[in-house]
Amino acid sequence: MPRPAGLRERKKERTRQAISDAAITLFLASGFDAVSVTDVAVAAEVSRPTLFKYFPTKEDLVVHRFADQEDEAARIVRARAADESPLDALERHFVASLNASDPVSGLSEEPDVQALYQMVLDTPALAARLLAYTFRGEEALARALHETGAAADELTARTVAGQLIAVQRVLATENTRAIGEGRSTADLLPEAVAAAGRAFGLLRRGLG
Amino acid sequence: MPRPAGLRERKKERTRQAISDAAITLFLASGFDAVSVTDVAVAAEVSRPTLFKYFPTKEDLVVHRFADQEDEAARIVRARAADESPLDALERHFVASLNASDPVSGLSEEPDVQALYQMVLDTPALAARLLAYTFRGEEALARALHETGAAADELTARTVAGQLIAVQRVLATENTRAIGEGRSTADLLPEAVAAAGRAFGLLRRGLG
DNA sequence: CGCCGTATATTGACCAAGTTAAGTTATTGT
DNA sequence: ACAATAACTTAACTTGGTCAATATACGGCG
Repeated sequence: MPRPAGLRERKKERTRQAISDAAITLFLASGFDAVSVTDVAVAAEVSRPTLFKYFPTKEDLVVHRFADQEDEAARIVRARAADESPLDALERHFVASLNASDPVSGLSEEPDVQALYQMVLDTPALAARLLAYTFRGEEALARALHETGAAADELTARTVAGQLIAVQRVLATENTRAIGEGRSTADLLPEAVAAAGRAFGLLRRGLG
Repeated sequence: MPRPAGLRERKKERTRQAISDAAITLFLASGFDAVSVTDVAVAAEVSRPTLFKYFPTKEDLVVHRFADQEDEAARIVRARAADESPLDALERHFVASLNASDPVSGLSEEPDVQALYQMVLDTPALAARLLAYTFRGEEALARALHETGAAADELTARTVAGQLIAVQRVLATENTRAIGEGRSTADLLPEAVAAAGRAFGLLRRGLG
């Protein structure tokens, strides 16, 4: 992509950032439900309709930060080496993001990120949106499994995708929960890695 | 529970039913988004606040019909014979509901039920609510697995529950999709049963 | 440089989902 | 029969989200 930049583009980007920042700040300070989008618009020095042009719903003010996580699993599977199974690739990647304290893994250093995740989990509307995101991620993974020939038919692809995403979601949620109880990431890391090993092992060997 | 019935209780039940019926009828006729709750209240001959006392959100007017599905998996696991694994119990129950054309399985005879499911799947707000329901069902199943001693620790319980619910959800969704394409239940039953066998087999033997 | 077409922002009005308060009617238990 | 209580209605309010009309500022071009 070339970047002639363009003043207009830069302004749009700055406006978008200003809205997002104002929103996150206010939400973290007072809670998602206690802040109206009008409050956010005022704080960002933008009119309400403009705000809604950048973020179609109030929830998007928060969850747009998770947008790239949506097709992460699908990308990993498509980018894997020819001799690696999807399960192995996803496990490797999950453990790697654990070690890197990537927010997706539920572990994260920055307190703001932790607080944000915490808020998402305690706010039903946000949790629902996140769930919808993971669901779309599941569909993307199913397509990736099918198109890379890792799953014979579509139904198998969807089944496997459902299981893989479920396991990752459970692991990440568990980590976020533990962080929310005050555990430090350094403290948590070893057992999180062990838990991931057990969970992926279960997936590999089956429940029988 | 004794039931002296009570006129008040009966009236409440009738009112609730009237609201629900009016809602479903209008929604099926014109679509969920095209009908306002005011329309529903008028049709049910009830005031708006009363309607909201019975059904806290517009979506509940539809999804309350799926309320009992929420803890179905957990109930099956708790009620299973001592020598039966949760996986076996759930597979048996799923195949049974397939044969019975139970709506939960995605197969269903009555065109109204089919149309309702179809509407839920095509309406984002409703699909999101249904997803939230299945998620709560997953948590209930995790508790059941843990409390009946079928899973060593909580994390394993959650992981297994996630996989089990994911598979059932994929199978049911697939059936609903096929029904939506005009297939008859009788026509679909054999392959639905076969698909369930494959999916549960995958769960049993693992992805490795 | 100055002008014009076009993005983008603003204002103000509007609709629909929920909520709340105050007052009314109907059921229940005594 | 009567008081306590549960449910219903009316009317007004808040908030999320949309729309149409108008204003402003960027970008290309002569």
